[in-house]
This record gives sequence, structure tokens and C-alpha cells, in this order.
Amino acid sequence: MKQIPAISEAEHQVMKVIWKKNPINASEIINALTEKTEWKPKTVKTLLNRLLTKGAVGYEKTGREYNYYPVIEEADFVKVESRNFIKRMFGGAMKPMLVSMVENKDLTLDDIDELRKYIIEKDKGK
Amino acid sequence: MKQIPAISEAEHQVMKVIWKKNPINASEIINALTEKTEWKPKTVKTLLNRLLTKGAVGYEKTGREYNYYPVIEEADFVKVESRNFIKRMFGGAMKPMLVSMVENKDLTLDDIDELRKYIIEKDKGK
DNA sequence: ATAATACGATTACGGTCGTAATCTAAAGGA
DNA sequence: TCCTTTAGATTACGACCGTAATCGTATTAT
Repeated sequence: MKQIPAISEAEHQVMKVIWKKNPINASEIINALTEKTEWKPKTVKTLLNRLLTKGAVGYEKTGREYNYYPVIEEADFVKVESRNFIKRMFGGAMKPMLVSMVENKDLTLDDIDELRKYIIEKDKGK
Repeated sequence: MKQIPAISEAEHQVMKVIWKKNPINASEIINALTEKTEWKPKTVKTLLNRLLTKGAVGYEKTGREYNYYPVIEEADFVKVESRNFIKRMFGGAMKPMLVSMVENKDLTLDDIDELRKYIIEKDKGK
């Protein structure tokens, strides 16, 4: 897994567009984001450039078309961000996190049971 | 629940010290953090002041003693931060988050079963 | 061919963050 | 009482972030 650079919240929004469809050109990225957010096209371009210099995305110039693609994978990004978050918030332990979510009613017994079934089903295939 | 201001990562470290023991004076906070981190005392003071102006902590001046205490509660902070995180990373849905954690082997069937027992036990008391 | 346009590259600018040093006022020791 | 030490208040400063505008160059329309 490629090293994951620091990606800000706004940059992450751009990454999500690129992860969803790629290769993708600048106008498509800009369209997607000027709809979803209040950003001006130039703002999106800035974010895209920052992602380029960070090495989070790359591009291929085919003729006069710039086509962008992700260099880091979403699953990897989500993994490191999740672990960092859990480390900061809960000292790295899953249990307190889950307990907190249960206390806040963000996680229910039904969720748990559903997840349980999912795991068992997944393991069966192995 | 009091509105939770934006608290940076470094400031959060300071909050954790104050949540653990309070009221607490500046030297104690500084001691705790210069051990745990590489920060100079002045750095800790800066963070503490920023937390004061943000309204995340308060103090009482008793004679020449400044005693700090949290204005926001840790459980509330953790709750909003967790929800924000899950929203950003997983669109707000619990299930994808849990699935991701299972995929990364950060969450096991044993964890789930343990949590299940915990919930059932808790509900029994109600 | 010249003018308008479109798009990538460069530059901008105030705010927050991490990381502190300096300034100042009070308290205690000589 | 005057000096030293201590600790809170003020100031610093470069990096990154959110939010863009301007500059240059290449393409397109007239």
C-alpha cells in the first residue's frame, strides 16, 4: 500500500469524486463538485492541484485532455484514517468506540446481529 | 449539551489531561504533557489559552492559583467527532464502517459477540 | 489572422495549527 | 526595599487550509 499523504477535508471531497469514476477530466470533477458544494470552479482546481503535488492523484495528458486518476486507494485511505481516528479518540481500542456508539444509540443490537451474520457468511466462503 | 467548538489534535491532548483530573492547575497539565509529548511548557500554555478562548475549558482563580476545568464533556466531544468522522468517511452509515473494520481485521467475531453480550446485559437492567 | 475563450499554472490572502519566545506583573527572597 | 524568579499574557512565524483571482498559453470562432 502506497503511503497515504495528509489529505484535508476539502481535498477528500475531490478524492471521492475521482474514486467514484476514473479516469476523469477536470470539467467532470468540477461539475460534480459545484453541484454538491458551493465551490467555485477555481477552488476545485486548486484542490485538485494540491492533490497532484501531494501525490494522491495523477494524470495522463492525452492530446489536450487531462485525465485524472487516484494514486491512493480509497480502502487504504479509509483504513488509515479510521485507525488514526480510533487511536486519537479511544486510544486505539475498538471496544470503547463501539460502546460509545451504543450509548449514543448510533449502533443497535440489530446492527450487531446483521454484522454477525455478514461475518459468518463471509467466513463460510473461505 | 453545550456546543462543541472545533478542537485541534494538539488541543485535544490537553483536553484529555483536563478530563482525566479536574480541577487541575497549569503546572500539572504541563507536567503531564511534557512527559507524554515533546512539547515545551510554553507550547502547552498556548494550547491551554486557545482552549480558554474557544470556551472549551474554564478556570477559577483562587488566590494566585489558577484551576482549570472542562466546559465541554468528553462524551459529548467524542460523540460529535465520531458522527462527523463517520459522515465524512462513510456517508454517515454505521454498516459500511463496521464492514470496513471487519475487512481490515480490526473487528472480529469475538469483538462482536462481546459487544452483543454487553448490550443485552445493559438492556436487562432497563 | 486576429480576437475571444477556455483551461492549466501561478499567485493571493486571511485563518488555524504546531511550536514556541518574549513581555510583564506579581510574589518571594536577600 | 530591590532583585530574582515564576507564571500568565502577548506576540511570532512558517505550514497548511479554504477560498479564490489573475496570468499565460493554446484552441476556436470570426
